[in-house]
Amino acid sequence: MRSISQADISTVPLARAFYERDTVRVARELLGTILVRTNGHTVLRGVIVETEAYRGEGDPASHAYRGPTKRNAVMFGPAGHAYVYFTYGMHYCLNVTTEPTGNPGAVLIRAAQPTSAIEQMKKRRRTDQLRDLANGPAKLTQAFAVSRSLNGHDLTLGKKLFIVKGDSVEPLDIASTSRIGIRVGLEKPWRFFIRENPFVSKQ
DNA sequence: CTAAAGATGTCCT
DNA sequence: GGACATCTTTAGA
Repeated sequence: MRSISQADISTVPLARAFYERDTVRVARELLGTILVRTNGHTVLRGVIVETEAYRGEGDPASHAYRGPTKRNAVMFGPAGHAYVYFTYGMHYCLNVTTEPTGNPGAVLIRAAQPTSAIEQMKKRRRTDQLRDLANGPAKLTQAFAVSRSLNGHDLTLGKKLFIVKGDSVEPLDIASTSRIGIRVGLEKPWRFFIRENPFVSKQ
């Protein structure tokens, strides 16, 4: 994959209209975009290389499958917000909400290729292995300093946490498989990743 | 109220 | 390939 230079990076957050569409389509189109997290003076960045789509009705793997609850409320709200949930007693996972208000949907950000503030990410992750910084949903939130406080955060404001357009010239080689770590809904090929990219959680 | 599972990661064999 | 850490949420009694 082509490396990305500072000058190429947009600072304009993706608009609400980008998120307010079919969840599976948004999941696919988020590949190659850049996740940005401003944390004090630090700006952490990475190219999104792996995502998963979660719908509501008809998707038994989704938190929204059985209707709204306190935890999944953000999934039912407006598109373009962060849905951050805590799981396994120790991990956070980051999603972005999709679909119009009232219609649940979210895209899990599973992996990113770090491009900025790599030293800070290594510190946060307690490893020197570049590949291990964000090649999994909980590793990614640790590297990007994402936790509960960002649940419901509006990603279109360009503050704290947002996503900007990528600068890839070549078309991406996108693969899809079953989603990972679920027991139902395995028949839906809603995991998307950039083929051959070494920062994907699993090929 | 109680219990079981969970959109995971790490370390071990 | 498997155990285990660790605790919130949800479903069911």
